[in-house]
Amino acid sequence: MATIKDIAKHAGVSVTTVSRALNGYSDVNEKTRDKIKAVAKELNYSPNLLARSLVMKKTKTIGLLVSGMQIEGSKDNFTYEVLCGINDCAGERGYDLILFSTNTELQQEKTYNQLCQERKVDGVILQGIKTDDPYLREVVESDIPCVLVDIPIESDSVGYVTTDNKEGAKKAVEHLIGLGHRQIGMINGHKQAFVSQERLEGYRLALEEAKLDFKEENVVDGAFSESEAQVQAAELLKKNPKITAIFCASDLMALGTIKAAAGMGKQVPQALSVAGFDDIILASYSSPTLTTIAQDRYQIGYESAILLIQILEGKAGSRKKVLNTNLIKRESTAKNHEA
Amino acid sequence: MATIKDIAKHAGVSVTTVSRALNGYSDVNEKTRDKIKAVAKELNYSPNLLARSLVMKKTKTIGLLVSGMQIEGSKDNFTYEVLCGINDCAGERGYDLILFSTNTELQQEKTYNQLCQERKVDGVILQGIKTDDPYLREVVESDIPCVLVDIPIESDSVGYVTTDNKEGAKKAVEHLIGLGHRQIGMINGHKQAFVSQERLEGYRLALEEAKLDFKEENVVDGAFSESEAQVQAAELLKKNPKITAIFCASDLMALGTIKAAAGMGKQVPQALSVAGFDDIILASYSSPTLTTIAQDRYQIGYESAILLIQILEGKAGSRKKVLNTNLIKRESTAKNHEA
DNA sequence: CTGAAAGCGCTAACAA
DNA sequence: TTGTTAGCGCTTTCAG
Repeated sequence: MATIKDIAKHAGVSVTTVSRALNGYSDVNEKTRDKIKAVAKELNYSPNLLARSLVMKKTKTIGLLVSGMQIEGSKDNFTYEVLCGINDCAGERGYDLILFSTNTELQQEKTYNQLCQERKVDGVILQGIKTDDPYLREVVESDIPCVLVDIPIESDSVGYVTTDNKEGAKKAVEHLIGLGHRQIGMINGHKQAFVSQERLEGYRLALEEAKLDFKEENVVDGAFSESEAQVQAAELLKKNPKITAIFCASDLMALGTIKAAAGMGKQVPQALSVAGFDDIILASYSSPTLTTIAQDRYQIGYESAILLIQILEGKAGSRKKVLNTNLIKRESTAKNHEA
Repeated sequence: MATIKDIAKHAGVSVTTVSRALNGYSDVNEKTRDKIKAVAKELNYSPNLLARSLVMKKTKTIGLLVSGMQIEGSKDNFTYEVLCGINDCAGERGYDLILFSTNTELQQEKTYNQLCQERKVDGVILQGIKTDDPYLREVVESDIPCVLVDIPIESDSVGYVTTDNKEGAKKAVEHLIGLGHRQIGMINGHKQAFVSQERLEGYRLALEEAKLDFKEENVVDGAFSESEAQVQAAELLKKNPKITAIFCASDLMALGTIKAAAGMGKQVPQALSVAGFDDIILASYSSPTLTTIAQDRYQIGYESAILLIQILEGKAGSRKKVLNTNLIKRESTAKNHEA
């Protein structure tokens, strides 16, 4: 609890000098600096960042606005892994993270701007937010530096990081086509997710390039949920029994789809090939293991933090970063024997 | 960016009045209060929490010191789920969370006290820390309110939340004994974990009560790691082929143990029963699915936050909270056919 | 190279 | 019921 005032007194100098000495200014006599440092250590001094921030108008903190910070996230771990990436990067660069959770009612009452202004965060990383979330408008209108995960908005103070979802989806579907599948269904997430639009586009593109018909009715939404996907997949397979392969916009939904297939007596991959997206942990432990499009969630977080800090420090080139995907072939996809 | 000064000017009152009006003090004329509130809204005012904290000496923030905030944690999700619990509780009670990460080199240089004092957190929750971690001594010596996850330390300002690990382990081993197993091995975590000591004790107790011999050589450490457990389990099974069941101090290690068994041509559960601890997501997706002791990690987090806030607000009764476990029977354990 | 003084935005005695 | 004043711990002109 020692303050620079205490140090000043003990060292027989003024607070100004203490401040300068401790902050490494050059215009301080080395002897006085040593003396001051010694006293500081002796008094077990640590600077009061609140006071400093108040005058400097910089807090060296990044706000984290996570919309999906719920226990359900435990299954795909998206939130956690992104958080790890952000945390590592921020730590390396001397920023601390402050967590805002938007899901509690209390905080629903506060606007995005209020949240940020009150805590005086230097910038914000937003994750798990839907395209129709009211916060999103605020982000655009406000001039608080912000990086969005998986939502493509760019401005002077706003950037984003995402995966190449279109390309990833395309790869997955091309893989299925390569296996001889011609009737390929898709379980998508939901309309409010940008990534869903992209993955749908990739699906469509792959079909198109292979001269296969894109059929509206072969695509259904599974809300990124295992159980909902199970329901939707069952229905889809019933309506269109010719489908021999399904591309799911998430691994969790792929798992649900496999369950649906099992429920109808269809073996995966013998009777139905299923490809997922994400490469979550479960993908390599489930049976069958999941063929999927891997996206590096940790990297998404890490790059988000890099980008935000660049914006904060005025040295950001591009305000967008798109990461690559990887096709991981496992057991859930196989040659189409009906072909 | 409006301040109370601005409001004061616009409303034709003093800053004191503004402060009191906005903070709901009773000694303010309702008319002036309304006027002030109107002006505040008009100017889009939000209070500067830094300034407030500086004078109030309360920040309404909880520091989170997590030692295992790495991507590896993704497999068991312990960290994430605890975090969710803390986050929810803190949010409900108007506290924000600030994340300190101890794993980066930069921050290694700072002591626990420095970290906390600089950011002026009201209290701290510590998780994933080992019993021989230097931070732990600091916690005890410092008088910053703190709640530890899974480390039993109590003092005026320190409390802890944990699972009844002894009882949990005992239940698991009793289950194995009930299935007719007599030679039961254990893969423990490591010596620096309090939970490991407790789980060992539970294992020992169960054997004792069943009048079975506790043999030192039947217990090995698997470092809470799947691969290390695999190695250790293989060795254990080789050294003592009479073992028909193994209790693992974590599900991840149980998974490793099952792999080890498979590598030796032993089927689980036919030739070897394996029980885990935690009930992670994987436990219900792996094949075979895992019999395990469930502990509620979200609840651990939630209770930690409750306890800390109670301590902060001076209304904590007990400074410890021990949660119950649940035996979940699945496929990895079965009757001992050699009996 | 060093110090005095002002001020960041807020709260809190103390008077009026 | 309201205003005056001081001060939280720090940085930063501006003088010396």
